[in-house]
Amino acid sequence: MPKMAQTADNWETGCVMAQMRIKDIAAEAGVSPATVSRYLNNRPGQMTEETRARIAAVIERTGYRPRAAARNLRSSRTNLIGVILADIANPFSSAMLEGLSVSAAARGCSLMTAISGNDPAKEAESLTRLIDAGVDGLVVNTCGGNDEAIAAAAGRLPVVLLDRDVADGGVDLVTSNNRELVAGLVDALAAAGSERLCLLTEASDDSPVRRERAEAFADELLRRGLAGEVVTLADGGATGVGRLDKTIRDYAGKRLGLIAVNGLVFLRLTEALAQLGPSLPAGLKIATFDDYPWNHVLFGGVTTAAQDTLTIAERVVERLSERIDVVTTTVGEAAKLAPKRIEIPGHIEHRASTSR
Amino acid sequence: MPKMAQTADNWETGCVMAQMRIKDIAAEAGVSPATVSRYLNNRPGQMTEETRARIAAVIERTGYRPRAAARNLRSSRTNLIGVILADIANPFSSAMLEGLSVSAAARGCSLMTAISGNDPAKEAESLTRLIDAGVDGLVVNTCGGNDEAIAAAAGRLPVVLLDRDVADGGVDLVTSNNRELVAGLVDALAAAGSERLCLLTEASDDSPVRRERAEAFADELLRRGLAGEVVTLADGGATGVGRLDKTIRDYAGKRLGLIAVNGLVFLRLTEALAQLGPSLPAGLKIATFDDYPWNHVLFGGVTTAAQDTLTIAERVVERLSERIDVVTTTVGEAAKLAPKRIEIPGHIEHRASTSR
DNA sequence: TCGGTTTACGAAATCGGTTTCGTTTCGAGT
DNA sequence: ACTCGAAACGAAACCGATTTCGTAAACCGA
Repeated sequence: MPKMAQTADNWETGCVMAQMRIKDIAAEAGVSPATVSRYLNNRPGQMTEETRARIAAVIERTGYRPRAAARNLRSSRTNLIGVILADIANPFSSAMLEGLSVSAAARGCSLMTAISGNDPAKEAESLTRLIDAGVDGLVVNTCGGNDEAIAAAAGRLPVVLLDRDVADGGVDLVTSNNRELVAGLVDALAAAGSERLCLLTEASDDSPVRRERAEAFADELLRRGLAGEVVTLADGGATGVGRLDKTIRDYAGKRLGLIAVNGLVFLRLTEALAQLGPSLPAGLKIATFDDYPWNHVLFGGVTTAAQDTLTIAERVVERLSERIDVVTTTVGEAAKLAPKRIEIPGHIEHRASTSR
Repeated sequence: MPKMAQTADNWETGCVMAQMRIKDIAAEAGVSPATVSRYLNNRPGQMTEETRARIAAVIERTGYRPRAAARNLRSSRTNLIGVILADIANPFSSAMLEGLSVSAAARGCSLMTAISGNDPAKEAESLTRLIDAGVDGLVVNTCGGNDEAIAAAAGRLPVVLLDRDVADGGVDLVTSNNRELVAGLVDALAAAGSERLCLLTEASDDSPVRRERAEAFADELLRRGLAGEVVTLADGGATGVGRLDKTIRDYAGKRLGLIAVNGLVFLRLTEALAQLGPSLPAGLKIATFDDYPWNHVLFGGVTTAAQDTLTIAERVVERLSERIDVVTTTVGEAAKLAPKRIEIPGHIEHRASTSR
């Protein structure tokens, strides 16, 4: 005989069905709450197939859902992954968010997101906010300036860095193989006949990623004996564009190849070039990082170093899960995982902008 | 004299400082846990300025942070807002996420995000996942196909729809003033001399937003006595583009004006036009919805109906907070808020593509 | 058939806050 | 001085699950 839940509002009129508690389910199934809990978490201590079926039936019929807060309190696990993104306007970030969302869901976790907007203060605030909320682990795409705080956080709970490293390196990092991607773009430009290469960067962007790409670019030029330089655009439209015009004019006559260090720089480059004419100046070849939708369209297609965002996301979540499992399994003294740097190979999309 | 927390690991060697509990703080401050709790939530039942200071000092010194799970369990509030986005690749969504993040943070809430990727099944799954996680309220940018489930959810907890409505309308909605934006774009094209207007849509997109814009477009043509039609592109590149070419050829000689119903359609339009030549066919004018970064660049700037994403986000969170407050304050029987439809005015960015 | 080991399950403690309710203290009014 | 109401605070119940520990039943080989 079905027993009413203690909290059921069952006046004859108000048929607001009860929020069931685990003990209500247990009572209806004729077992103890402990057994229902075991069922819910399908624990090693098995139960009779018959008991299992009876519990399943009751849960099915009542539509019972365990309250997460109670579960979290006792088990001190939330199945929540905190994500801090520096700049969600960047399509890399949105792609990453989608990837993380999928990978996390596959492991039964949800995402708590915070967006720093490239503001270190907000990033720091997000850090404590998410930790206070009790996330099991943290994915951080840092904007810089919080290296100590992040390292400290990594000491208290699992943290995996996304794309951007922190100074002292004691934290897991998943990133693209930037050096090889740079080489790939240089390849493409060289093959298209460029004699002189420029890597376009932005003054405001001092991220480790930019630095890594710039270094790789310089190394690559050296290795091949090519001429070229890193051109840093000033911030905010006009000045920067002026600087770019000058660069292009300086090299007029030479076969120039340009690499935009990221998608935003590429847009500014496009703007600048638009002032020179609707199509590319003769002999000018272009390539860029970050595979944005407009890359297919501008200049009839821009050769692009595309990052494998889905795989990056998957590996981030995988690594984070490893750490979370370790934390919840071991006593936490000896079993520290050594920090790990994971590089996910991207690939070059060859398009019209580097055809001969 | 400071008293050790019960859970402190204080062997002489392992100086892992304790996770403090509220009772530890209470003990150190010489008050009861209840008082500390009152302090933490600055409750109406005031306390002596002196007590307050003593508690504050202890908390400050120990760096105590209350465990969210425990708080959630007892108070059955989580300060979490669930967000379901249909398509994060859409810059409208990312802008919205940032706005929501800011507005929520201003109210002390964090965001739990789920991404449906325009898949109704995943949307439904996200719905239950977020509700099970105990969010206080839900922001849904639905991809359609779950109208009943969403309405049901809205019956159980506060829900505000973002940009896209559900069928039976009993749920709060915040959206842009699409009709006026359509009128604005038609204005711009007409002023640029277009005699014949097309609204370009996609077959796969059957969202209420598309329908609203299409209806407004038809109405607007009627009202002004302009000729034109809604052109639905087939899905997947080639066919759709062919259809578009045909449209353009059909109208050759007439002064044609095109409106892309959203940013993705605009990109496909751009692709198609690129096959015709690097610059716009003579007399062809273009306008689009959604203010994406590339809009500044393509065709030297495309006239755009820009939505006020920040305000939309702010109003969504505001409305959701109202509902959450009502739920937690009242007994929940009589005090139902009537569903509300909130329109946030966007504006038209006039750019080169509709100059004469 | 009998000791010994699993296996299935229940009773009760527990997680760490919040909330209710009651008691004491304090100050104002007469 | 005495009463009364409000303010300040403490004791203990409580939120709803998980987890530990203990026990009875089932199984099993000798």
